[in-house]
Amino acid sequence: MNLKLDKVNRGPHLSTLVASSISREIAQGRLKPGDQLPTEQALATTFGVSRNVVREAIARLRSEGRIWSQQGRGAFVADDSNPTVLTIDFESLQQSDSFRSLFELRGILEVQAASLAAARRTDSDLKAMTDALKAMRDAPYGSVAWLKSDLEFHRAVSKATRNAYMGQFMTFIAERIREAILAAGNRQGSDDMARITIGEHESILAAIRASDTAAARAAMQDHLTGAAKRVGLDTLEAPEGKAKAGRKAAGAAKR
Amino acid sequence: MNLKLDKVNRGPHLSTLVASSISREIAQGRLKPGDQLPTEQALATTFGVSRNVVREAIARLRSEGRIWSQQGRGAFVADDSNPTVLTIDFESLQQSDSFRSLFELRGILEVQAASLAAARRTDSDLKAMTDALKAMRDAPYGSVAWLKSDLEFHRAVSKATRNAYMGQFMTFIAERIREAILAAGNRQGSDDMARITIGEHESILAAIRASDTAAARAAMQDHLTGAAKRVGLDTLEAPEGKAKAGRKAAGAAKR
DNA sequence: CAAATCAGGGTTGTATGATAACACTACAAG
DNA sequence: CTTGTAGTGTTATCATACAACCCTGATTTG
Repeated sequence: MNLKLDKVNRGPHLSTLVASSISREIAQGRLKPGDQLPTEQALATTFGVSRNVVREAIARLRSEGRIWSQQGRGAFVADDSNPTVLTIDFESLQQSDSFRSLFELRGILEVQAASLAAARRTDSDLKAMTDALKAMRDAPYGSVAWLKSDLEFHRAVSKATRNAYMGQFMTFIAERIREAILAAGNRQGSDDMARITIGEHESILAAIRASDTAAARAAMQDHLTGAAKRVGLDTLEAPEGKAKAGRKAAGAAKR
Repeated sequence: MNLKLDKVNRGPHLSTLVASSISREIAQGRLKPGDQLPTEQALATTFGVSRNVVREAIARLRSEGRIWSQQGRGAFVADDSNPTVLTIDFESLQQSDSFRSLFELRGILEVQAASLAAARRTDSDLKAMTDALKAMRDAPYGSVAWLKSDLEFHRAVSKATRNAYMGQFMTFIAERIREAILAAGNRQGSDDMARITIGEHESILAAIRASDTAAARAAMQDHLTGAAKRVGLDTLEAPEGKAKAGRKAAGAAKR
């Protein structure tokens, strides 16, 4: 039986509902930056909950930087220029423009990460990548194990950059992209695709092992271009120029 | 009992202190994924606050995806593999390693953004950059107006990339960096610095206006290298190679 | 004996009321 | 006009109580 669990588990907490309700008011412009929110008491009665619940919702919105509050004055909608957390709305990712943008951003980070990884990788980094690639070979294309190994490989690359935030950002973006792809539901694949994908990963690994930054950059660029095509983003333009120089080197490093 | 208040009183709310305290426990590994947190009552007594405050802190951490809780069972540290929001801890940014990493990440994005902006900018983008640069010239170095204009310029560049997430990520990172710099408190500057900084911005603008992607990349790289030096990060290594090729072109586009 | 049922304690979720700290306004005193 | 002060409204915090739920173990039932 095909279980279709609700993508967004509507929070069983009242505070979550209140928070997203207020959040929606802000997003849709009914509450503009600088506006004062109703008092906690008023919100409690209009939502039909206790003031305590309202406070938890407010605390959450405050931590997200959407509002700020001061004792004795009230709560106000914050300027949207300085969010303290970064979120990516799931719904807006359904639009292909947004998806393409996020994919492009991922590419920028991954390509540069590959280059840095080639320059800074240690032997244990190489081992992690090799292991992930091996696991990927043994798993059927598109399976859970396959996706896990794929993610593991890219995580190993980001780890080799010796930049903690690089990994944090890349996995965050990759996760959002993966969710969007799963939601779209085009998950059919062939053995050809598996072979090609593995080959691309091998090129990346070879370049990183050879400490060839240009080749690593090119190989990763190739991989992402291929991945974009496989996902249906055929019009994604490559960040100009860089791949050309390194393509030959990538081929050489491959074996 | 031993609630050590930090020198910078971040967030006058008790719930904020409790939240970051728990957050630190998780970050430093004393609470591992899957572990159960103490009960709300226990946390309340150990922190010396009411259970209400603890609940607001928990609500916040839950919204950040750091923990999850179930009625009747307890609260548990979440698996950090799939965060739903991206946060950057203020305290950990005080360590120079983390700061350097974040600065490097910013550089990767900004350099590529400059290149994309050069390829995709419209006339109104150029106008926005010009206006920001003009405002920067009129403001004293290091003043609030100056910082605002600086941010405005970079925001205009990111906007010219036609990639919504690019701007979102860049301003997010830039804000965190700005906060860390302000907290460090080295805010002395000379007229020389103002002149140099403005000159760097002019180079970027000229390259983008000329639609010269390589020059834009190089100019932005120069700017970031300079900014790193001004902030005390002299050992920041440039992402290899790219700046060399474009430097000449940047000089040519400058005037 | 095995399985279902039920009782009890423990934990989170929500409600309610009260008090303290703070901001703003208006008005009186000098 | 300036200053002090009382008053009102709001947020911040505390304290307590109850409801909903999970888990465990004993009890009952087949």
